[in-house]
Amino acid sequence: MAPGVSSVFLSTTINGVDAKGRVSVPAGFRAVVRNDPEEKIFVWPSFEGGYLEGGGQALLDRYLALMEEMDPYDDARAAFEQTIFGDTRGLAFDGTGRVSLPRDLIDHAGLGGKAAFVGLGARFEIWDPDRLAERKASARNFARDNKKSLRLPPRTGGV
Amino acid sequence: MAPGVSSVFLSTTINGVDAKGRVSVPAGFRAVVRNDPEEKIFVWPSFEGGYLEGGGQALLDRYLALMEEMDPYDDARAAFEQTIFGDTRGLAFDGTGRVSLPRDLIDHAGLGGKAAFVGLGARFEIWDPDRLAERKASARNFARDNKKSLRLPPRTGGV
DNA sequence: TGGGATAACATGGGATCGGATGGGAAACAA
DNA sequence: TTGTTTCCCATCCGATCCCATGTTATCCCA
Repeated sequence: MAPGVSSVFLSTTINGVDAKGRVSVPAGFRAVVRNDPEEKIFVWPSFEGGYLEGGGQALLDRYLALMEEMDPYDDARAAFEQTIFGDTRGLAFDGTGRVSLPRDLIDHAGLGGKAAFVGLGARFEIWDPDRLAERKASARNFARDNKKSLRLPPRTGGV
Repeated sequence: MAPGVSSVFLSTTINGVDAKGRVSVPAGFRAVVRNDPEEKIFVWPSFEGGYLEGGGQALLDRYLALMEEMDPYDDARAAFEQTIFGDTRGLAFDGTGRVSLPRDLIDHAGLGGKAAFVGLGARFEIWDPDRLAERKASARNFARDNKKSLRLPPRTGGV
């Protein structure tokens, strides 16, 4: 496979979360981590809001490398380690490509029956569909209010 | 070793400490040290606060190498050696994956019935759940206020 | 180009396995 | 002995595995 063709998380998919907390990971997302040493995704609660962040082994390694570069007794390092690694779960797929989300992650994201997987390249986010719609709306407004600074070409339908 | 191939401690797990001082080490943590020459974890009281720090053979080796690099007559070296290695215990698992924590370690961490194992990549910490909650809150705030210093390239190398 | 066959994906429920925990017996130290 | 630690067994509960079903996308051929 050509490098970079399906090696990134793309597009948004909404799947159901059942009573056991199980949710199908979009097939395209599974393909991204298919050849990882451990075929699983790593997920943690965002410290910026009520949603989850995740990625594959590659993303985790990048965070680990980032931490190694910081001073061992830097307060920032300790805070990030605690906040990110301390709450990160490695989730393996069952035979049909599902993972089961721990209850605390479901609660943090406010997931009620549905989960939206949002591909963002090297990583992805998991949202409650309603919350995602809100964020999208405000992001759109922000973009409109700031389009001059964003240098958007006129008349594109875009994103 | 490649950075972070499964061999990292992740996420937070709270297990019970019984009257004998026994506590189940989270299965995921046991898996990390499964192939160590000695299948045990090494734990010592943190000199930064009322909690414990620990890791596997790999972590211990790294600290040893670090010490070797320091000047033999450096006061700091002596202090670190004394503080870390002097109080480090190697704890072996019983048949069901438990270790029994010595009384002085329990006291240092203020453990009362419960112990929170916090995975931080190459190492882990053991906290009393109440103390952990306090620190987690402040770490989270710190992380949010300083996220800019966590330089995260938004994309993978290739693409 | 329409339509049926086929495969891939998503989902639901029951069975099974492994991890966490409690208690007691045996080995050990003081 | 007496108190302490280690080992072993029994149980509980949640996570994982497996099989069955529904649904959608894709392919192939008339």
